[in-house]
Amino acid sequence: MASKERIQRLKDDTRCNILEASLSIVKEEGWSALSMRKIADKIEYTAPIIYEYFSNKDAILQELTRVGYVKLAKKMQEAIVDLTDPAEQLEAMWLAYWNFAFAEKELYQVMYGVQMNCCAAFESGCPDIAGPSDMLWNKIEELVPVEKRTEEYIDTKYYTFWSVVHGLISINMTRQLTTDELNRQVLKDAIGGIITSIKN
Amino acid sequence: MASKERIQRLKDDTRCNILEASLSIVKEEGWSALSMRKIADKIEYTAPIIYEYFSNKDAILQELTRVGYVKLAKKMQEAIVDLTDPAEQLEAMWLAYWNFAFAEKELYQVMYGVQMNCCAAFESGCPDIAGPSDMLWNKIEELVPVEKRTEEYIDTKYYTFWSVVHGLISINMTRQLTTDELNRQVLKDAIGGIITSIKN
DNA sequence: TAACTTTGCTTAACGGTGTTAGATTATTTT
DNA sequence: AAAATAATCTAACACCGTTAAGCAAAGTTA
Repeated sequence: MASKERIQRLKDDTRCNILEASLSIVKEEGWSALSMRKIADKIEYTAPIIYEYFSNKDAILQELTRVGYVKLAKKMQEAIVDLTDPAEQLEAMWLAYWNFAFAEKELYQVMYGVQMNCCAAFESGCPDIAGPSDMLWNKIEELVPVEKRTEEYIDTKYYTFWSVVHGLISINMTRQLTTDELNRQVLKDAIGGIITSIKN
Repeated sequence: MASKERIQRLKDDTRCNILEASLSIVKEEGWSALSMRKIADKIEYTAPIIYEYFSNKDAILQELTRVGYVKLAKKMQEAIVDLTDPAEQLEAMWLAYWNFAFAEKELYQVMYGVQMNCCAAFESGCPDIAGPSDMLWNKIEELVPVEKRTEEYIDTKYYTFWSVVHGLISINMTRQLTTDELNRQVLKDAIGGIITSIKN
């Protein structure tokens, strides 16, 4: 009777091993290197075994995203346990979110679809790539009052802009649960806010 | 003599065809469906021919990235041509950036590494995934004055937060050209700004 | 015009991928 | 010990990116 449970526990174990092996491969060699055969190697089985625990490779990724969200929620809960002021709590939660993204970089990547496909394009120093960012940077510079016009200050504003816009775009691309009006509202609000903060 | 040029023009033509075929495949079936053989099929050649125009598959992606940046720069320039106020120009540029991202969704994806790997995870309705966002949403609700506490308003603030933080994270993950201090600065600035904007 | 060289393109192959079916081995049950 | 079940592996399929070898048409030279 109890042997059934032992066997079930063993099965759960290898299921867990598959996930751990996957994550360790990704941490060592990146998402593109993750293959069923490599996972099998790491858990000392052959590839078809994995299909008794996950219906396909995508199911492994899905489970890793789920695990990621559970971990993130835990981190956020821990972050606010010693705080009472809601404003402080909210800031602490976002900071926990931020820290999680870099502490569990690989999980964040699969959770939110952030990957660096061809970063070679940036290392190659192609001038066209700098075009748009230069345009924006220069226009921000123009707006900043002369007495504040340091490179560091403009950088900060530039990245704040970019973060808001790119963040909103990528959120819209990976999920599609927001309405167009809401997007316009957020975009207009955020951009307007930053612009007025620049001018004063 | 002139035939040399005609032949060169033909070569340039198929190079262009390769890029167009690639983009059309991606638009029809997504980035994961893009293969050398499929490109070859579309331009009515066999796969090895492509290697006479691009050293490998990655080089095609790189070139598409470059083309994307050129198109984006053009759109941004067009957007400001009728405006004189720098603040209006800056807003128009970001709006052009925003519009480009959705008009040329596939280009934006390869330019900035935004992909939806396993959006199936969200369709599956797994409750764990809603955890962190619920926590944040509720905390924001708590902060919003009672008279403003509508679902729409909280949504807007929630997405504004998320955009800033996620945007900054993904920018940091795909490139690594910002310093830690700058990041902290932008993050603190942005979050602090939104929080104060909520409380009043 | 005949032989040689270059060009354009294809076929075939290598090692890799996710995935499935069938055979084989080990374990449990009768 | 024999039969049934479970666990695991081998082999294969169809695809992937990429490269080498070969063929056939075109251009060049003698």
